[in-house]
Amino acid sequence: MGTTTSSTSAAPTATADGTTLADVLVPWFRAHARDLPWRRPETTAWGVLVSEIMLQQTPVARVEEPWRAWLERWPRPSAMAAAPASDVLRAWGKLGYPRRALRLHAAAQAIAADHGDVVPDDVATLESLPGIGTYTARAVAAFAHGQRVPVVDTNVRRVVARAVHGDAEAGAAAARDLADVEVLLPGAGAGDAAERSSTRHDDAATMSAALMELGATVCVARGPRCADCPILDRCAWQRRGRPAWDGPVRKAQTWAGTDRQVRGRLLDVLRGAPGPVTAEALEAAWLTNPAQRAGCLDSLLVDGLVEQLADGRFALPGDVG
DNA sequence: AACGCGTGGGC
DNA sequence: TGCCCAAGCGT
Repeated sequence: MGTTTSSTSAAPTATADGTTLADVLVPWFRAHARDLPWRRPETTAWGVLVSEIMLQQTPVARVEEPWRAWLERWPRPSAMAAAPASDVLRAWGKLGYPRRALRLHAAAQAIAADHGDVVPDDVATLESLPGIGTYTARAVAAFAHGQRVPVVDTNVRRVVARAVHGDAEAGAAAARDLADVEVLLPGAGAGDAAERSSTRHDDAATMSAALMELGATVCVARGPRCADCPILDRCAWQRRGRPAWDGPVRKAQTWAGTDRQVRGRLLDVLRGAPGPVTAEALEAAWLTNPAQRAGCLDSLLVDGLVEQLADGRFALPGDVG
């Protein structure tokens, strides 16, 4: 990250006194971390996985309640695997990006069928499951299984861009990001800094959680609260006088009138109905542009989010009404 | 590698 | 208000 504008300084894994970033952030996390339900010790690996999927592009505040209901209803992968997709999509509700729910359903079926109903603990196997990519695989490996793997999300990339590279923003994700974070994890190996460090291999997952927490609550995208930052005195961005971002500007998300909005409307009708609905009911959901509505309905069919019955009506997949 | 994919809250 | 953003993934 920060390949075009970053300073040349090496990652400040240790300062002159031998303390590492982890030595500061791990205790900070233990004192300041939000009490999120999926972080409680009794949470299963399945619970962690469900939380990570729900949290993809969806704020914490909107995930808490659906997550509780989900785990109560489907406490194990096999329980969810046995449910029809229509139930899964209704339980997903308005979390957004409902393809995530479908992929989680498929992942649960694979875990139940091929992995003894046990959430895998190695990154490669996790990444082979639907909807689990670079970030989620490592988050589950670290947070559910305690593995020492770098967990890099948008928060971590921003924290590293600022504290390590001295840039205001992270820029586009890059393969390099994982290595950038790996060197920050405690338990790397022998050496003076490692010898003197108070954190160890077992703290690696906590360090990843701490980097994420710092990015989510202090080192936020807009209006970072630097006065509350535990690593302010080690922050390269601060040291450089907090220069403005001079990299490429991210394109704004469009929304009004997009296919995304139309698909959302159509799905909302299906979710709200007890069973299959007529074509007319779906037409009423988007009168502005019939051709667009038809195209979106078709794309929902292709995605497997909707199916058409023999009588011509439409339904959530597996929904018998 | 850039793009499309839902939804709603904060400023 | 309108715009920006939110624990990404698959193509």
